[in-house]
Amino acid sequence: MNDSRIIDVANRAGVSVATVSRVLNGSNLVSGKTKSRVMQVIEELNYTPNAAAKNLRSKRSMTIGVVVSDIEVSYYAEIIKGIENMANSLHYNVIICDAQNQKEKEAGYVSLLQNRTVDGMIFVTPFLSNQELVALVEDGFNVAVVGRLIEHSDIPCIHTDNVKIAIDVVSHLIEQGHERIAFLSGYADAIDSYERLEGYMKALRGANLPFIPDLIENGDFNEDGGYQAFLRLLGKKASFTAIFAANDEMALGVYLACKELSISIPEQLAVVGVDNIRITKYVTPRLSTVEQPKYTMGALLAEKLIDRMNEDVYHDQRVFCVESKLLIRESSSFSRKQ
Amino acid sequence: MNDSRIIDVANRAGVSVATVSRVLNGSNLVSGKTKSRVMQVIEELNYTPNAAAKNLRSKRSMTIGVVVSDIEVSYYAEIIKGIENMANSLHYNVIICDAQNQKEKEAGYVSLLQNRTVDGMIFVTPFLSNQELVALVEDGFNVAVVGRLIEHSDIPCIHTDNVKIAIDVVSHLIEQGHERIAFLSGYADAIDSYERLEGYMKALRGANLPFIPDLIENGDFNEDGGYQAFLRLLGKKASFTAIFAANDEMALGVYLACKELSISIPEQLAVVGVDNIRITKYVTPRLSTVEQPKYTMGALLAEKLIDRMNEDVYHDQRVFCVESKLLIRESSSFSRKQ
DNA sequence: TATTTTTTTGAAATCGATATCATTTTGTTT
DNA sequence: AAACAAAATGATATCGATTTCAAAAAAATA
Repeated sequence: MNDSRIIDVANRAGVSVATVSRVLNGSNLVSGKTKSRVMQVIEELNYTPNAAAKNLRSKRSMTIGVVVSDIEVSYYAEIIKGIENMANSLHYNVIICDAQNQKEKEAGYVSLLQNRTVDGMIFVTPFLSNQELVALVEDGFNVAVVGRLIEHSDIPCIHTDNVKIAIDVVSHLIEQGHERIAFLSGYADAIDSYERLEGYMKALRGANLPFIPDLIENGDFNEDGGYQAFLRLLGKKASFTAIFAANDEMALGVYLACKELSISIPEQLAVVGVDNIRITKYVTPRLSTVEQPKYTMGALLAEKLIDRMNEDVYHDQRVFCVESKLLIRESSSFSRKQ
Repeated sequence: MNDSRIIDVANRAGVSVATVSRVLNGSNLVSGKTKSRVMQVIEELNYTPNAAAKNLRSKRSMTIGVVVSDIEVSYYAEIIKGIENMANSLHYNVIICDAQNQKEKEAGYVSLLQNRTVDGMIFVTPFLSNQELVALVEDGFNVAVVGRLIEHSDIPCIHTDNVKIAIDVVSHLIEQGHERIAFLSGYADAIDSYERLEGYMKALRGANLPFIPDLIENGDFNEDGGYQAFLRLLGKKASFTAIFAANDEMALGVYLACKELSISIPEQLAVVGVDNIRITKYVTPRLSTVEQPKYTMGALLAEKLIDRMNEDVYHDQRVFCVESKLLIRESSSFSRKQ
């Protein structure tokens, strides 16, 4: 264990703790001679400063906490890597908290982070409501959010242009000759859901196609939810030849149902998802989807958050919107035009 | 921000900080009356103790650090969930450090954890050598390791019976009528690799089949490494009808190469992997693999580590070996017997 | 009621760092 | 060499909790 303290270093080097502290923190008001002697002693004793003491006194931990709803989802894992690498390069450490899809667990982590005196928090989760986030800010915490836009607040947010995503997907399907396109949405109240719905409707309107409410069904962003929602959609008997799933997981649920019902993709049904999770390249047929710059989103947001933490005044941009890219693969490349 | 301190609570409640501390820590030498008054004030001020101060004084953080080589690998994610839930239920928090497959990054996290005064560390990574782990222990840290066995040490370890895994897989292939079975190993020096090689050889011997050194090739546990190693294997011209990959990622590499070379699985080549990662169920044909009780491994190890941290003397079991289960799916269910 | 025991409480030291302010040392200028 | 400025160092308060030890209050006993 590291049982040497700053005072041990000071004694051994024949200086005061203040001087050692200066050396430790790279102050320039210490002579080169003293500095090298202290550093040598630090080396000899294999001394490392006690973080608790340091945090207590300096009131900062050079750590940011990341709360993620489920690390097992590779989509999130990628974002976290972006956050982590950017934070590290700015000399910050990252603590990852996995809420495991449980709201209570998430709440527990939030209070853990509050107590742990992390200098900032990034939320990559749909559970915490906007109000709760704003409350955290009002409580004095540095908060940032990826994946959604918090209106009427000062919270740095990074999100994708969901309307454009939906327009891209639906336009592509229309181009392939589809006229009745179902939309498998996520949670009805998730911003992703209704923004994509908006894009979906826009694209239909743009192509002079009717909007059929029966072709909309809500899921929960998970595979099983997609499966169930798809079955409900089929139950409605409003026929459709293509389906736009709000994310890849739900699209996988559609795949599963199609397999069981012997519906062939893409001949009988074209499917497009969103997120470009790894599995999409391994399923047959490969799933058309939308690539989001996940890593970049994480990195950019981390940078902005840390910037803000270190400036007293900032007039910087708060909301960031990144571009996504439609990846056309086999699941949607059967043209119905002749 | 939580700016109220213990002394604020004390003043407002008209007691000393010692008393508040007692209430906070559930000491039973405080009267019921005082206790409820203090608790009410805590509530009113929305007070939470400062973790840095607490850690500094009590020299424990009720936190364990988990170093994982790559959170994006769902295999690890599952283990972490096990660790986390067990730790939480024992009132410990978990800090996840993602080494992103970089040894230096891992080293950085190790020193971070050392300073952060986590009470214990769990390593889910192949990078840190046994020596380095032992050094950590000698330095006074509570360390535990998942996925390998550290000999001549007191480190709690949890691992699977790799020999049995290999025997199960190879015996299954032999039963299907295969006589020339290639083994796509991982890093040559990884314990998983040579234990599985041992099982592979044992199974062959048991069936009176010859051991052909040319049928062994090493990869790196990743998809691309599996792809490359498989190509090298093909280059050797020692023919084989089945392949046992040291993990699923490498088996996916084999799938990729087979697709490019129009080798059909399982008719021309049977493939079996290990780990049962999610993708195995989505590829065509579904990949036969070996399920490891990942969640249980994480949970059990966390429990043992925390037990040890809290006991001065322990004569408890140190090494845990969990059972794995072969999952036969389509990639290996084409029988060559007639 | 006086005395002893038990229960509650508080004062103050402590954990190990940082940061302020005073002081000493060194270097410059006249 | 004297006077002053600048650079380097140290003594000490401080962060906010826990913990020890002593003191006070309450309860039990004589």
